[in-house]
Amino acid sequence: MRENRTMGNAVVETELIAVLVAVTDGDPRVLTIESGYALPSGPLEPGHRSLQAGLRAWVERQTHHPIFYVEQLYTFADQARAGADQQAADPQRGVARGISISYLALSREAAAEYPSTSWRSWYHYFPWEDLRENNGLLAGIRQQLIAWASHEESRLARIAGLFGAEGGPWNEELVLQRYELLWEAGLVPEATRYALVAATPVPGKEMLHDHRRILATAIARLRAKIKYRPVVFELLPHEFTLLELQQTMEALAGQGLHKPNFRRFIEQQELVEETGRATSGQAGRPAKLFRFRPSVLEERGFTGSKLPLVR
Amino acid sequence: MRENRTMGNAVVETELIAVLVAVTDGDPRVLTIESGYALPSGPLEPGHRSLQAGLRAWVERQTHHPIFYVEQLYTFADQARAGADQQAADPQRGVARGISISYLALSREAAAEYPSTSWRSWYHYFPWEDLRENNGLLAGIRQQLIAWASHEESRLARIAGLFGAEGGPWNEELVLQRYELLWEAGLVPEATRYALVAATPVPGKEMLHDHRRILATAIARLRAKIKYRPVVFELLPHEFTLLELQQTMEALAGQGLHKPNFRRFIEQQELVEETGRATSGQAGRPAKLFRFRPSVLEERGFTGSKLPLVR
DNA sequence: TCAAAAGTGTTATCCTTACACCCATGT
DNA sequence: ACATGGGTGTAAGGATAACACTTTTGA
Repeated sequence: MRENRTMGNAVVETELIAVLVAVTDGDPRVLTIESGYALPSGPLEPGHRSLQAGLRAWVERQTHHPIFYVEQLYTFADQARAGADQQAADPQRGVARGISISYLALSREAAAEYPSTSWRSWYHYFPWEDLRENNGLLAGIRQQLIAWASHEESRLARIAGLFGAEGGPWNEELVLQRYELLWEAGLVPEATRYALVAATPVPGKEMLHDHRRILATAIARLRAKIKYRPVVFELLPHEFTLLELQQTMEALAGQGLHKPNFRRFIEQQELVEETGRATSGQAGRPAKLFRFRPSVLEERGFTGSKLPLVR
Repeated sequence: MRENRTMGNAVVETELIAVLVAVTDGDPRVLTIESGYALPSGPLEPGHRSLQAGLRAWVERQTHHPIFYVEQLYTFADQARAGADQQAADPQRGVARGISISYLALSREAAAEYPSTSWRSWYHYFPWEDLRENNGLLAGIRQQLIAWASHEESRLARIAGLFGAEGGPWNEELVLQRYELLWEAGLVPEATRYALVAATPVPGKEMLHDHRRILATAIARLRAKIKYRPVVFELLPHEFTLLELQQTMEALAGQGLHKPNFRRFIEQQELVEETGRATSGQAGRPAKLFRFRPSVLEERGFTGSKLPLVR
């Protein structure tokens, strides 16, 4: 393997692409360029000591505030992006011409913005992922999908599994799978080059190339991660109320949470501690302020073992 | 961001690197080259339609049997590999000269091997990760680490959290963190270029460059994944007994599992079904043979919700 | 006084864990 | 007979989910 390294290697450009997330007013937002049409991306430049350092460097240059958390999402070959396995193989297209390495970064919304950049709610791109208030959106999408399925059993099973029944179970982590199903059904405009796009695509803002797909990957990753790692706190101010914490989680999950049980959930994890202070001035009873206990990062491995070990 | 794309882009080589895992006789093995010193890696070549297709292509060319499961692990810049954040910044080294994209692949051990390649137990590289039989290995490592810590509280806390106390809790997923701690403590030979290596490194076979680090990443990922996705079955024959399933899981987790509870664990997940047949000829009562229920792949999203939803 | 939000209690149910025990086969 | 592995029962303890309810503030 290593022996034939010199045989026709691909020498390609490398691009770093960021999904920078903040939650403001119960809205999960991503930093975009080109009026919300694209995710910010920058090339790997000379002087970057590592990939992550390169990403941090130009995100901070751009937003003028530090990002607290960065995590690699996925690496694509340019050509393979956006549903490569579905498209017909075209041997003439040859090797990939570029590599894109995508990242999830967490921060808080910056006050100052460059004219070309803006924060957008991620539910502008994936309105069906927000179940917090029920409009008839999902019912309509289900209808369109069922029409596309045209009684094929396997398609109907996937629709049921991903988009649930009327009041049935909903797995909020399957963001990418749902997007891909809509793509396959020709219900998103991006599918235009490879599939027949329906006359009336599903609501939701289109993005450049596969940027919406990358965003879906980021949402899915974050929705999964908040359950077993204390990453929400990267999105919150130093002090916060339990309701603010809950609303941030709800914003990410796209679902309402049960308040009393949510508080016990947080309490039981021992992730936060009271600061001794409380809010005042707003409607209702003042809320105690909490802070994240940073010590938990060293204390525990944060993994529910789940396997029935011996002794 | 996109505007300055043309300014000094890095044009680099791209290498695909594979951790190909099989479990044989209760031993988790990885495919290696150069007498176990390196992981197989190949360049991204013209004609590869996607990164994953490229990886599959040359792994199958090499091993002559199909790989059933592939998953991307992580992408590194060559320069940033093996503890980049610890090493002193050297601005003269400039841009990364190569990108390595690592993958985890699951298969079963092939009968025929090329002379240069061999399957090795991953516990040759990480003997401290196998808790199935207790030799005094861990106690010795703890001693060496504590000596290195020289009463620094933060170091002692990390040691306790990662390597546990004598009979204390052990999180089998923290493979990478444990390796990195040993690296930082100079107890692995690979650290030689950046840190003082102790006179007596810890047991465990060294590898080329950061290959052992990539292997640690793969083990950690697999240990985490078997708990919530049905990937073990990629490592088993079509039909298997529950003990074989258990022993495969134990091999991966590096820990013994409680038999009666393990069976209920499997049963409760409804992942397998009886084939109606049974083993015979070996010691003890014949065991029923089971097969994986492939339908579960579409049925469920496989994510324990964990969040206290409303309604 | 009322609305709004904070916060507590209680129960049924399920899952996890640990322990004990019986079953079927080969030697 | 007994060793070996297969397989079942059950009870304690903890986590979850759904319910109702009290408390404290601003308007």
